[in-house]
Amino acid sequence: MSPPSPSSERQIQPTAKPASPTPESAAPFPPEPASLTPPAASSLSLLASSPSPSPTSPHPDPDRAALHRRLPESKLTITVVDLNGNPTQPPKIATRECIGILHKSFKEVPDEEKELAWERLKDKFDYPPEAVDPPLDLTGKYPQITAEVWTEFLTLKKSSEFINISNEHKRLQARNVHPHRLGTGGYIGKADTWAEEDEAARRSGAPVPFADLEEERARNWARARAKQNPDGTVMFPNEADADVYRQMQYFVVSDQSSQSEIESVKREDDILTRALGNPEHGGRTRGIGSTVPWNIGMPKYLAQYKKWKISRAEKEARLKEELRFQLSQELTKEFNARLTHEVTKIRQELHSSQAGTTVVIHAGPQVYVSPTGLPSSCASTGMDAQDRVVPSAVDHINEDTAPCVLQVRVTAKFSSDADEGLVFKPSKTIRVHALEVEDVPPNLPPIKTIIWASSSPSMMYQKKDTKGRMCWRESRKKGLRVGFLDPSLINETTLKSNLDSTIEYIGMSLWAHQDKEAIFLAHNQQRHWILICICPKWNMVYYFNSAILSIYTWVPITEALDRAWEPYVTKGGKHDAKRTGHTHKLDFPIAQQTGLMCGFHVCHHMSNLS
DNA sequence: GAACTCGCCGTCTCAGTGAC
DNA sequence: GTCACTGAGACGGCGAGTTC
Repeated sequence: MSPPSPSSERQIQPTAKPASPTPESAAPFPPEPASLTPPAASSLSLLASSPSPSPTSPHPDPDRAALHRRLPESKLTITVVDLNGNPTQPPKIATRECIGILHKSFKEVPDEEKELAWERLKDKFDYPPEAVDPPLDLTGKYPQITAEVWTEFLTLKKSSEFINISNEHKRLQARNVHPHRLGTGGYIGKADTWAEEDEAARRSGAPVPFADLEEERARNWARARAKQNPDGTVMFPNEADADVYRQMQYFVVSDQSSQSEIESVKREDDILTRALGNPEHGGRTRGIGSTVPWNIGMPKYLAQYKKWKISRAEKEARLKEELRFQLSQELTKEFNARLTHEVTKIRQELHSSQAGTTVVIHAGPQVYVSPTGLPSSCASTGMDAQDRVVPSAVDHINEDTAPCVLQVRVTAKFSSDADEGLVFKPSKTIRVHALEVEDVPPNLPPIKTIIWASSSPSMMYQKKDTKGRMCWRESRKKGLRVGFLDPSLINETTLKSNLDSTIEYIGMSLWAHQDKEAIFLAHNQQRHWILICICPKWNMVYYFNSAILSIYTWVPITEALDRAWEPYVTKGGKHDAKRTGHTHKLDFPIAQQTGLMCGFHVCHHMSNLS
């Protein structure tokens, strides 16, 4: 600790000691090439003194010459320090041999390596006590501090009591894993800047940062910790902050979907509070300002400012919510019973009307799966001949086909038909191909091998499901030259556990759909859905990834497509013969996903492209 | 006396600033 | 442009003060 001094340097009484060579003098570090720029020297740990400039130094500039001096073999004594307490006599040298040469800057040097370097330097130099804690010069920047006060201050700061308190606060501070990036202005100081950025984004049509968070303080909190990329997108350098943001997105969606008519009056129900997981600090409002009390920072909960005043209102609200939940449970139970009864009745009628055909549909989880595990719904071509305006994929299938049904599990105990069609490579076993439309408990018999991500909405869920299926049917009936790959046969799981069959399936599907303008694959990896669009005649594969954050790689599916492509071309499949191989376009430039809506974006892209 | 608010403490981080 | 320094706010826990 060295207070400022107006003098440029201070003379230290020499305390000469005989040189005492140490084992470190024969340092194991290799000599550094003279042409390399040394790492930035920003502290005493890199700068030290030597008795005199080397007479053989090639540099007329003493500072530059210093950079080429080696760590002294004998112990030296500091006699003069500058106003910052750094030694100036003997002249400084750079002990680069203490730090590895591979670091681009001193900031990158690990603390352990710095500590080792400092220990080595301390063995080589003597620092008189006054150089470490020099006396205060009163005529400097802080004339109001007397020497006596300064000495007492140092004593206080070095006391065991203060050190204990300091360590305790360090421990507390370590619990804060969400450091902000606000600077000296805080949230209040950033308000105008963020408002201007929002306005500029709206004018330019660019996505407004964190527009999916309507709550001001939740949005501010996220914004204070995000970093803007050169392309205008935002990212969280701290993964813990990203987790909180995702949690808030989830709360926004779940709160909306709960369709609660009674808005909570509990301050603890705020999405930022819930996402952070720790209680609010009295007298301040996170995301608004550390000096802004709750009654101002959270006006939504103003009625709870003096909590005892609304205790009755809160009790009533809680009671209403409880009654509403119980009523909802009873209605749901009654509705499910009636629905099951009606569905069973309809299916029995359907079953009797289809008696004698080759297809038998089972209600409930009892579902047959294609025994080959190979092509399914993508190869199904059930449209009527008069509807066909372009050649169909089935034209490329020279083998026998058989009817099949694409079945979708709607709830845990109820499956429904999504579509009917034909499948090639028939067997005597009845084929029913299936998709899940919602998260499936792990103990249910699987319709197919696909496992939906728990944090990601299913690709074909409710309205999205309708859209996706309409897209599929429409493209087939109108001949929009779009083919599909079955996501239940190509996914993260099959690429790991059944790679050869998956590649074989891709190859067969490429062949079957080679006349198409595009072949769609809704692909799931790392709990995230993207649309992969294969254009055989252009040798191109486009990856429509809606995620704003670039945290995904698509190596497994990319490699599988590569392996399937070569035999497809060898076999004579349609492609651009002028180009070798095919290209993966991974840099989808219009990533606009907010929340957990990747499934929606996949369907949206399908709809637009088809 | 219980429930709650507010201010203090020290640490941490980083935007802003000025020197080079 | 880089670097070091400065200063301000955010933050967690605690305890004094306030309100009911």
